[in-house]
Amino acid sequence: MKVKEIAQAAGVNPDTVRFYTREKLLQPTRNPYNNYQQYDTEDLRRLRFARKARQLGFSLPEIRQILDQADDHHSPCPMVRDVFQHRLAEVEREIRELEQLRKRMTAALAAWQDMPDGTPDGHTICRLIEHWDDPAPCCGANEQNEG
Amino acid sequence: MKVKEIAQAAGVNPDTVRFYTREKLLQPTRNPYNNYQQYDTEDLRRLRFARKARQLGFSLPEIRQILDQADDHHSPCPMVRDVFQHRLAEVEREIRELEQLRKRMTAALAAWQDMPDGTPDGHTICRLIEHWDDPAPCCGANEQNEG
DNA sequence: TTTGACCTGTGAGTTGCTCACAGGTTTTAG
DNA sequence: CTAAAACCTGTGAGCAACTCACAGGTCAAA
Repeated sequence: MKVKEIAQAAGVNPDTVRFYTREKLLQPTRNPYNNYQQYDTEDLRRLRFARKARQLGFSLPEIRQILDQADDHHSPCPMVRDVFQHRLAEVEREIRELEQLRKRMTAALAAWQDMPDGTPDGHTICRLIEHWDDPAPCCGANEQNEG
Repeated sequence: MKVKEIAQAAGVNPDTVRFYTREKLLQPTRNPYNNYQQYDTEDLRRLRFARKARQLGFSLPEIRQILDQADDHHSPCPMVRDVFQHRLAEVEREIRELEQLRKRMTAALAAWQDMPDGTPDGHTICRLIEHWDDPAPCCGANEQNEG
């Protein structure tokens, strides 16, 4: 398969295929006659795997690690499970934060509903946002330049 | 106020202050004696506003727009409300997607629970992920290189 | 044979910071 | 007074995961 073909087969942008190849997630051979990249069905599997894993929130380095382990005939199970659990926790945190956010936003929107558009003293919304109280970072972390 | 001072007052990294200054979100004056940036309380207000707006998901260009409108004594209300509503819809979409994701992940994790770690035939997790069915993109969009 | 679609690699743009660097200034300690 | 530390300045690069642009090579159909 050539770039465009494998890209279509996996439903991704050809540039993504090239990118993954650069990043060593895919290791196609070369057509010696024209120097084109040659992908096989194993590459297609890897590509599809990579895309699904991305949808699950795995990073490219993580995916490469999993793929490499599988190549070495090690079962990537424990590692994947680990990463997976981490990722699940993250997803749940994100959900909680977004829920908070949604609550605040709908509340604000409701407050604005009662106001005319071109309030004479202007700045009304700005004040609303200004006096938005902080989302109270759950662990005290992440405030200031903690990094 | 100097960079570090306003940064501390707003609880952000001094580099963020410099960055916002570069991006014209803040427009400090200069101390003619040493060429240092001089921020006043209005800048602090703007900085705090910007941070809160960021927490709400506004982009820097959006924030700059709001701030500039307020500077021109236009009420940014209608625009903000618009952006805000957009953002709220986005947040809600993100929540829905993450909820989906969470459901899938917990299901997968439960399935894995029943499996030993070093399954002899390896690749088990990979297969699990490989056969993960697509999250069925709600509008048919965003699949392939829809640019 | 010409056109047009594909291929190649590389470099840059995206977002919102954060860090690094090199050099100037101010403060503090001795 | 001087030396060192801590700050300031602007600019350029790095992060993640692509995406796009560019210049030149290759190939299939008309």
